[in-house]
Amino acid sequence: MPREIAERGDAVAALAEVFREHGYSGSSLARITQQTGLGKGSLYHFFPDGKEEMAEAVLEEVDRWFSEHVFSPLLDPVAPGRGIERMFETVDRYFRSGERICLVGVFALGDSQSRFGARINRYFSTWTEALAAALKRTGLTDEQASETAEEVVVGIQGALVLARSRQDPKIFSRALRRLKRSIPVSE
Amino acid sequence: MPREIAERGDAVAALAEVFREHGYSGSSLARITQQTGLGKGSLYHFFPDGKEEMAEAVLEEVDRWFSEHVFSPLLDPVAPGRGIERMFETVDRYFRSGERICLVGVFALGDSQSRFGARINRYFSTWTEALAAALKRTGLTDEQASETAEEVVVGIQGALVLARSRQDPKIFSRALRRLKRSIPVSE
DNA sequence: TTGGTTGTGTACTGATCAGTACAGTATATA
DNA sequence: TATATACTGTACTGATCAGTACACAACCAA
Repeated sequence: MPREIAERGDAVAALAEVFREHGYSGSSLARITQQTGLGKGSLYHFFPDGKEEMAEAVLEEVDRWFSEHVFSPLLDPVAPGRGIERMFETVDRYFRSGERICLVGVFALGDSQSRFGARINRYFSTWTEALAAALKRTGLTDEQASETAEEVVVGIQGALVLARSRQDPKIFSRALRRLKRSIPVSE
Repeated sequence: MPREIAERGDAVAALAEVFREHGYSGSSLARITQQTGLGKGSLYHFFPDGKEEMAEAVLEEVDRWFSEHVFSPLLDPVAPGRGIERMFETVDRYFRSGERICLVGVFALGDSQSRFGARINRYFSTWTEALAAALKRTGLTDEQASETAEEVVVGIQGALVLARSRQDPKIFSRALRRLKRSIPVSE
């Protein structure tokens, strides 16, 4: 029983990398089995509904991870400034300083947008709203907070697109630096 | 003979919308024929090398369009400020105020990145460099100009990702407004 | 060791994939 | 009207697609 859980988790992590690299429709089952090392038997055992369930599981895991490591610190009522700082650090590490792209972004621009639209929407709105809440608690007005939060999330996504496009992770690092600077210092 | 050119041009325009909506691997030939109204016979007549040539033609057309309508005005030596202004107007119109996404961005995040990497890279570097050159001529230092240009292109791409993800074009309009404000006014 | 559950490899299915072949139609010039 | 070229519909190919069936292996508890 514990074995199942552990291995399904490993499968999800491996699947995430496949979908991240090739998108949803670019990830054929042949490619998935090859890149994850899992045979069809195992994959359909863990995900009886097939590819769509695999993608759902991956998105769910991304959601879960960001909730725990990014959104929760932002919603910490005592230290909003510290939560924002940690968000930048965590995001930088998660995207490997620009060498990795955002799986949710990949799904958003691909044809999978129609399939997973609700989840994609929720991911970005949760992020933006959590950041806006933190900013508001540092003393910004509602409008300033929402506007700045949107600017930051937009900037991160755009930087990932350009870093990938130009094969230059430094674009991401520079963007993070600019975005940090654009936030009124407090605490 | 004039007919050929006109119809191939129409084909490219129609193809662009298919690739934009569904990405490269999400655009099956069945979907392409259906959405463009062109049969396989016509498609392979215009694009003998198939789908890859269709995508190349579309990317080429995007390049050509941006060169003419965006990069050229930026490189106009007499009125850099006016060129930047026009860039924002043109970009806003081109992306239908956030209702449309960037085809090059779609290809950059999808599995087509490996296939069309060179062209994708060139598109974004040309844009960024043209904008940086214009900014420099408004009086910014080299570094300020490059940094600001990168910020703007990153912001536009990120805004398109988020507008699409959250199905809210206003995200794009707000981003454009912020980016315009971030540019030192001159002229 | 036995029995049940969990996990896996393999061989298959029908559908869809990109691409080809080619006969046939439209068109434009002469 | 004749004819060459541009264009298009259709029927086909073999490869690959997602998904299924199922026998078998690994494991764990009794």
